[in-house]
Amino acid sequence: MSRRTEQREAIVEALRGSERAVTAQELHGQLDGVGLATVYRNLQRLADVGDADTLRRDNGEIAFLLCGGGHHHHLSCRECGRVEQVRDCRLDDWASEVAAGHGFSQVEHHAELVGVCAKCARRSPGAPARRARSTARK
Amino acid sequence: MSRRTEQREAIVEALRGSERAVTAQELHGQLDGVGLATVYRNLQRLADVGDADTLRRDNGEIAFLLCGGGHHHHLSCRECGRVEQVRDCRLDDWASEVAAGHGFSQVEHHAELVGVCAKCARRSPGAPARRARSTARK
DNA sequence: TAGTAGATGAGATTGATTATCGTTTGCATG
DNA sequence: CATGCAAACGATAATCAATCTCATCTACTA
Repeated sequence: MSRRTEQREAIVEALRGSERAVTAQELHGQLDGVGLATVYRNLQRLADVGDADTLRRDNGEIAFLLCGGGHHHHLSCRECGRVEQVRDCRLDDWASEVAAGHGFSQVEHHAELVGVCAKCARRSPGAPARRARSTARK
Repeated sequence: MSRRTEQREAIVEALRGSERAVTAQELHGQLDGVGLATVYRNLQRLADVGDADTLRRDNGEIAFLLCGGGHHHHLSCRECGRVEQVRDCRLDDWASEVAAGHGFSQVEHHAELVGVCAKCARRSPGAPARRARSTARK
């Protein structure tokens, strides 16, 4: 139910070699000889299987990132886009309390951390924190 | 630099009367005599000014919601879509620590809580928690 | 080596969001 | 109240990521 093809391997390899989340369009652009539809299909499959996470960019594009299983969050650099997994999660109690306080049950939470990585901080010291746009714009 | 038009008021009024987040398409559908472009423009403006928050649905659509200022998160019902603001936020310490541990600075965090509201829990008791799709699909 | 279900690629299609542009209209001024 | 004009509108064309189609290819298995 799942074959080994060179296109699929090229895609996984590219993901593995990237420390940023990448979109299907980007992969299709840098890989050669792999159809766009194939890239989309495989990324979707990786996400369904749980081998990849998805991040929604401000403009709506979906970027993919290989990841291990289990509950985790992401910490990404707003300058270079590097993304790191965060396994340290202490939000359950907070989430449960808040939910209970509002009469909600079966809570689930998602969190994203955005900052500036050490490397970028070194490069542009006094960079003012960029104001996050509430909504995307092309 | 900002005029009072009946279209704009109709839009804000509709948002005010909804306890769910709504999309531009939805508003355009239920309001009558308000052009689609106008709905988009006004929602965008509300978001830019900070009077509205945006929620990205699984399929990529952007839903808007009136909201007060200040840092807050959202708790939404996965059954009916009702959204409530959550001002109780204790994630700063966690965020800072995690960031520091990864060499990041100037952290900012975003969190979303999803659960089942009291009303819906009453309506469908044993409803199994719906599996969240890792990525959207049309 | 043949058979077959899983994969792929090129191109058409969808659907939300944006941009364009000529027309309207809120509102301040004389 | 008449006039000027920039802000707003509406209809519709343009974008663009993501999907779907379907004919063709190919990794596996018997």
